[in-house]
Amino acid sequence: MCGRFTLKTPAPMIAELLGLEPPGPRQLELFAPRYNIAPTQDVAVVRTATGGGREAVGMRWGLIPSWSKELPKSAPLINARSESLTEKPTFRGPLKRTRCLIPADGFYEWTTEGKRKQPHYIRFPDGRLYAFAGLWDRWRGPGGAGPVIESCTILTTAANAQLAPLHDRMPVILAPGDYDLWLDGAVENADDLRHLFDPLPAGELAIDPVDPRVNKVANDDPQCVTVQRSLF
DNA sequence: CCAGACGTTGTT
DNA sequence: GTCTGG
DNA sequence: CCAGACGTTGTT
DNA sequence: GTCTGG
Repeated sequence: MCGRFTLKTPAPMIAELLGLEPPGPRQLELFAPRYNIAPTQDVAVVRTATGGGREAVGMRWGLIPSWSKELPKSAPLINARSESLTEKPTFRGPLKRTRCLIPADGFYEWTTEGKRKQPHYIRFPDGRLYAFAGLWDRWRGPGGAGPVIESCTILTTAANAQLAPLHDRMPVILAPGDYDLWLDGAVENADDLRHLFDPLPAGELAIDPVDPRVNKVANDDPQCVTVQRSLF
């Protein structure tokens, strides 16, 4: 669930909606329009900066636990089940200390129709920006040597009635009023955060089939989100 | 105590 | 690092 | 998440 | 079928 998403909102608007400084050159690159963000790629992440305030940084999508000896060969941890975070050694630390916002304005889900993988694009009807609840971690190369890689994961929750036909999970979409709480490093008690994981109420999102060109990661352009019109 | 795992998704 | 299994 | 590769030996 | 790359 939630294995591809978009971030095509203009950079100045992203900065404004997420409470960041007006974007400099670095942020303009980080927030360059994206129509097909895929696992293992760099994604824009908003976190609490050292010394307070919010900052946006690029991170690999697919969390690598800080204690990993090698780069994991198994499927990347692109999602984390919000219900069980406190039971998982991999996520328990990050839930306490390294939470983040992952800005997005739409995501994709697939249905399999025979051999055909049909993508569906899911967003608010007005296409507005929002933020997934995310966790991140920092990994220091093999044996603590090598390069430092910061990586992140997107939380999931039970799908609401609207998304259930597509999948049984959906990403945790935070309300803007909850951004401060989610990023507050002083909050370490999971019980104070659990209510943020409630699924978005059904009916708020729009779901439409799009061209399967999005299936291919190399295709990263506005055609990915062009709604397929019925032929009838 | 030490050793070994540590994850999600979808598919079978 | 932290949890589970033995 | 989906797409695409998946291998060795010997010879040039 | 399974793994890697994006």
